Amino acid sequence: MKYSRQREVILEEVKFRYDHPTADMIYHSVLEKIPNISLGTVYRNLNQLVEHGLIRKILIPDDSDRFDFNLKNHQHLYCTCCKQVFDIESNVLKGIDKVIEKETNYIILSHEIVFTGICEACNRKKV
Amino acid sequence: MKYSRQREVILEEVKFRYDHPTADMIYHSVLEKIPNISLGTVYRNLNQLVEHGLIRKILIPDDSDRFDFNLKNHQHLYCTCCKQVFDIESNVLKGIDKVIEKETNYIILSHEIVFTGICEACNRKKV
DNA sequence: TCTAAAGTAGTAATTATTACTACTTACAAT
DNA sequence: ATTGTAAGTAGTAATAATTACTACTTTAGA
Repeated sequence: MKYSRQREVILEEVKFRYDHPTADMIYHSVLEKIPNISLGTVYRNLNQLVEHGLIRKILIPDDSDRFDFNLKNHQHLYCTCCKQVFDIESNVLKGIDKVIEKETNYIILSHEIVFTGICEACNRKKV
Repeated sequence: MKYSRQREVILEEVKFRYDHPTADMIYHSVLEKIPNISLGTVYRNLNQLVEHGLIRKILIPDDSDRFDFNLKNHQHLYCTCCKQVFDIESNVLKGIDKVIEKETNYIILSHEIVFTGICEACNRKKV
């Protein structure tokens, strides 16, 4: 990848956010630093960064994709109440790709897991 | 849910297919039985069937959603080569929602997991 | 410097999905 | 059986998310 300021700013933006932003959220943040950046540029670079393994894409049921800089083994919870994505720290799924590979005849490259439920804050509010 | 022939045919279609079809694939199949069915009707009914727990929706990275009649505990593999979705029979993830619930402060309602990799057939072809 | 490939802004197009509207059907109570 | 009404439908329009296109610009190596 050749250097570009746009990509650098996009990566920094994903890096310093912990709210698992959507492409559009990143676009609006980056607009403050590069006022004429194009939405297409944001999408292209986010996908490029995912392809190069610098960030992760998270699929959300019935909602747009999110991006995450944290590459460490962890999972996500999508709260159906506040629509936020939270990190889940668990070792339960460690090495699951290898396990599945041994159990099946498929080559496993990666996996995507998203739990759907209610976060702590929303849970307290409702009670 | 009130009876409708459209919904019945849509459900039957998902039931007797094992290829995890997209909404559009179901639409085209159902068109043969109900030539004037509307794509919107297919989408509405598929989502309704998901909400009522009669079928499952599967999220695929960078591809459209699929539908599955098999409600039994199983996972999916998305082959990046032939773009097909395969079933994975494994007990590794059995009861994972409860485990995560105990480890965190979240209420887990469900989870979505899709493995990405190469299926048996594609793997053999490439070698 | 010069050059070629990679990258960009701006816009148009595409894809998947949902919303809207007037008409139709299912079904429960008369 | 008839009827009221809520749910469902076709057809169309609209929306949202994402990708493609084009002419211009930047990066980085020769």
